[in-house]
Amino acid sequence: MVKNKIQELRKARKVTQQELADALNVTRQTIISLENGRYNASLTLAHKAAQFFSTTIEELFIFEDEENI
Amino acid sequence: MVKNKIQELRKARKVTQQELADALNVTRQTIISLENGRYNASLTLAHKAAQFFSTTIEELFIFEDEENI
DNA sequence: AAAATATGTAAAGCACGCTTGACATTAAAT
DNA sequence: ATTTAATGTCAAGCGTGCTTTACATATTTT
Repeated sequence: MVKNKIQELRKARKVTQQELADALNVTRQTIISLENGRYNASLTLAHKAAQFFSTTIEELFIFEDEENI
Repeated sequence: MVKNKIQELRKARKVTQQELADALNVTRQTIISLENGRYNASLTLAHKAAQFFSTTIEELFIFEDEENI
């Protein structure tokens, strides 16, 4: 399972789940499930989210299988 | 649809589709479909592929919706 | 305290990433 | 020339990302 920093960044920027959902063109349910680790984002959604937070996919998502530097 | 440089990099390194498939733990069919643009990679597969080619997802995949710099 | 906003759960359904298997075509090796 | 390796097509099926709807529980606002 891939973890992510979406909730952390969203709260830091004082954005609601609904606002983020609208910005990424998904439903609020999708944001909830992503933040709570119920499933992985698609590549496209991951990219949109990274763009929204002005970061990269590699920084926004945490891939645990590998050695974390 | 998201494009990618997988075939380009694979050939540059003289790796066969089967070898790449084995390295990424997917089937050869998945590699063929990715290279020929039949569908998008999952986030996990995109990450594995980026690692395999020692690059980042943002460099390996081309997201066309946005303004490309 | 009451109303409104924000976050969460649950469940059914569709779309698509990926697998499996079987076969066709082209290029390389002997 | 024949075999072997590499790339490709087609089709059926499974798992899961994402949607939709409906309701429950905070938290904030007035």
